[in-house]
Amino acid sequence: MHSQNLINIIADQLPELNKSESKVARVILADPDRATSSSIAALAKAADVSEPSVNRFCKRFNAAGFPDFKLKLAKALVSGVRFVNRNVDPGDDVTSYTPKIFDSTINNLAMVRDRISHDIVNQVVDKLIQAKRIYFFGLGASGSVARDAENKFFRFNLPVSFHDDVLMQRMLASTGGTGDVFFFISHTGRTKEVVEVAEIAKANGSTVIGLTAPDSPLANISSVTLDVEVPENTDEYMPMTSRIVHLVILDVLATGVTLRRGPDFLPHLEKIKNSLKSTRYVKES
Amino acid sequence: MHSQNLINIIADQLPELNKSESKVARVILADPDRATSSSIAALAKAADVSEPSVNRFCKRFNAAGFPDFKLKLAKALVSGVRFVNRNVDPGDDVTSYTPKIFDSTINNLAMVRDRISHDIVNQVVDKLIQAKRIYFFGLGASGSVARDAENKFFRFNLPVSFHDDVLMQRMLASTGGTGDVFFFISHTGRTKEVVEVAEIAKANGSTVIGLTAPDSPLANISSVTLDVEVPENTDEYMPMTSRIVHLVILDVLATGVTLRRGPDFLPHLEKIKNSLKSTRYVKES
DNA sequence: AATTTATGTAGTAAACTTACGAAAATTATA
DNA sequence: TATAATTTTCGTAAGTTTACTACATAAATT
Repeated sequence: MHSQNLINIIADQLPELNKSESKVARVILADPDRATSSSIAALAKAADVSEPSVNRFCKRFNAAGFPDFKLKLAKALVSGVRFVNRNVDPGDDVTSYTPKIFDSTINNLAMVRDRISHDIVNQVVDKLIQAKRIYFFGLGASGSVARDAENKFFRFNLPVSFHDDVLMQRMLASTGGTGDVFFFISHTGRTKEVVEVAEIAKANGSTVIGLTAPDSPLANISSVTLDVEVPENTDEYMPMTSRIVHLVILDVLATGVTLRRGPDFLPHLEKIKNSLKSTRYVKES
Repeated sequence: MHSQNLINIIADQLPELNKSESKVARVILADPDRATSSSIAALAKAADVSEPSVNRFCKRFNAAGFPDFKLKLAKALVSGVRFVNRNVDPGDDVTSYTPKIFDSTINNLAMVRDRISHDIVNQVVDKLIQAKRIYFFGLGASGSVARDAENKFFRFNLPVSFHDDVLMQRMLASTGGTGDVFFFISHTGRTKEVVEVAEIAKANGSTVIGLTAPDSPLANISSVTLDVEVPENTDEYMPMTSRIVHLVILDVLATGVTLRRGPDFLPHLEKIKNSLKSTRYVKES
């Protein structure tokens, strides 16, 4: 609920609008891009309401008038959110499916950016800072996310590992205890194996962090849950974007840890970075 | 190759404008934000020119008229402002570093979305469709990307694998040949090991695809290169976003392959999806 | 001096807003 | 429950601003 995008605000308010205002809202949401370039008359006609109704609609959303509203809408669109019917169709060619996939990813990121709880991010950073050991667990696509997390967090001089093997996960979970952090990454939060392992970890007194869907079994048993609400992937052609959101959240967490460590820690990071220099061909120019 | 920022365009054109047009330009550049919310009359007065001069100015910059110009200007401002100084500062707290990291990721995605060559995407999809075998290779953070790619592409009923082990990569590259596709993922495109392996693959007649920085050694020896220009990661606090861009590009490629396969292929994907159902706790409600 | 280019004036069309009143919905009252 | 009173919602019509076009004049160039 932070710096909300105008489009989201309209979508949220939709049920509280009266008849003609909601007509206007639906027309705008159906094709916001078009709305920015149409006249008040055209929009009124499309929504089957009078021009003043459109004007009142604009003022309701804190715009000076219709032109001001269009301006704000245009700005909102730039920041990435292009909601409408951006699903890939069977007939699409490169020029259409490529931006659609980028846009849908961007949308989801923008949505999570505006909804993520800063308080919980802080809590998780706390836990990670205090951890004696950190395990990142994930299966399937989330396995790659866990692997990436390991690659980020080993820089903090902590014993970190990732595992995408259920048996390994199970064994490690049962050997863990106080001070250990088990970080579970799961799109659905309903994979039985994952939930079972999390239960084992919790039963042994470890801290369980879930990066997963809200209200899922995994979320419910986690000590702290980073909720990620990404629309279900019903369309066959659309790729799963939750992985990407997960990665960015892990970036946020890593940044949080770095900042907590303070500037004294920077030389260490620098050292790791420089260690790779000799493996690379130097860049001319 | 895509549209540069409108403000920059105006600034560039400034010397080539005639007297009144340049007056208009200067007023706009002096306070573009104000320009977006003023009428043509106000702007004309501020620039000490006639209204039609302002109108002509707008048309010169490929706008339909003054309102359209204001819209474009407003958009340019948004995307511009977001780019500036969104780096994480040592003093930042959660509420500031979290959106910054999301924004920087979103910006990079938007940039690549607008610049990626659809032609090359198509070429790569061609190669992948025709491949007898596909290998995704990456090291470090790119290893996770390669792993994710495997997880996506195995669905196409092709022999796919990923490797993050240099020796395995080297051996596989030397055993490959015509019909095999070696897909290299690398942020810098300058890691010696990676380039060497790519050279081996190429020498054996395999197709080499590079998802990497333009003009890098890897890009230069690849049969086809998907250029990804993501600003160098100079800031210690900022995470590397190229991974994410790479992942999304792989999503695009996977979608391209799916679409080429045609609707007959959908049941196969559906089957894979359903195969996981029994591993999950069912969702109530 | 002739021609081209640049700029402004004036009129017009379009777009937007406001004021007001009718209709609809809601609440109160009999 | 029906009816009246009140509030809210909405559209008509008029007024106002805004933007555009056609034309004319001025400036610059040839």
